Amino acid sequence: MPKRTDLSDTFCPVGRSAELLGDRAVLLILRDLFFGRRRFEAIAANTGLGPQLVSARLKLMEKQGVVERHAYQERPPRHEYRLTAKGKDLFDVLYAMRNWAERWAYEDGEIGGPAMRYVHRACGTDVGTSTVCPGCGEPLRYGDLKGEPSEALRAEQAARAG
Amino acid sequence: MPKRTDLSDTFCPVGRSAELLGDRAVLLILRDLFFGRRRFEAIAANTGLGPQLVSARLKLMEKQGVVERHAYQERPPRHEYRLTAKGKDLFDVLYAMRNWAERWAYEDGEIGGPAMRYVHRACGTDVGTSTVCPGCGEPLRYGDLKGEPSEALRAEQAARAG
DNA sequence: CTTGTAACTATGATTATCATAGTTACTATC
DNA sequence: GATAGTAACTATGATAATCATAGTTACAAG
Repeated sequence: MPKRTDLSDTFCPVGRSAELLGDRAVLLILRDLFFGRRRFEAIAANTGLGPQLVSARLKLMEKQGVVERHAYQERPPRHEYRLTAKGKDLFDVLYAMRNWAERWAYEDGEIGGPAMRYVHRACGTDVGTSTVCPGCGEPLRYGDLKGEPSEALRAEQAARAG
Repeated sequence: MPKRTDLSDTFCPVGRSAELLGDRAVLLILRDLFFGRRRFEAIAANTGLGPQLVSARLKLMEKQGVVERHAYQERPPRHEYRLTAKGKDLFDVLYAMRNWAERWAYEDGEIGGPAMRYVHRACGTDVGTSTVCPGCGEPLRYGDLKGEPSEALRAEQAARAG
């Protein structure tokens, strides 16, 4: 593409978010980070993105302050990527995307239930696709939920990791 | 780009959303639609996107069922684009993006307050960057909020429209 | 009959993306 | 100590998406 118009200086908050989030690769990498995948190769394998793209996006995300690169061993040098507080705060966006897809992006009976089930840790309620726990009424935040992938999703991820 | 891997058949809900939402142009067009901009030229002008991009994305969004093209007059033929129920249900995603940006994407004192203030219509409370009304505790949905752009944002939009 | 407007489509240059292969810096095994 | 293996990348070339600019269609108004 030609240099697309830079949105990082617009006063519109959606525009500023779109500068980072309006990118498939960034969203997929964020998803994996939220799922606890922290290593470069694991992210590349699960997302299906090429290593240069993963590399470029992780650098961008590091520059934006949503991830930080952390050496977890010295010899040989190995790194992992962790979400910062700014990164973890993107949970609402990813969770809203998940909720929308669960409601609209599957054919009836395609899986026979949600692709991913989430349970509120605090009270044990299945939260469905709510932003507020239907059991106890608490707003849902990062770390509050325990996810259980459907059989279909689990099989797909296993195939990619192989 | 070469044909990027299609995510519409993945079982991961974030992946399916990312197929549509992982695109700057789509996000900007959605933002404008949520703000009530329904005409092609108005969207193109405000987003700063070229007409071919706006055209291509609106066609895609129509195909995905998030907008519908509606003739508002016959002679001369004029159309507008409206969010469908599936499209309106993306409100949570856009609102989460806005909240994140308000918290993280501005320098201290860059505007001197939020770029966009939202008030809960039902109770009149300024919702800040919450997903649940801090006044009455209700979850916030599409149509529940009344937005007031900051002076900076209003000036920027006026400049683009001119 | 020229100007204006809405809603686009066409063209060409630029640049991001993907697939594939290669690199670096080690450890482990034979 | 030479070969194989692994993590985390970088390099290269083909392809395709994007932007800027200009042009088109269908009509109304002056």
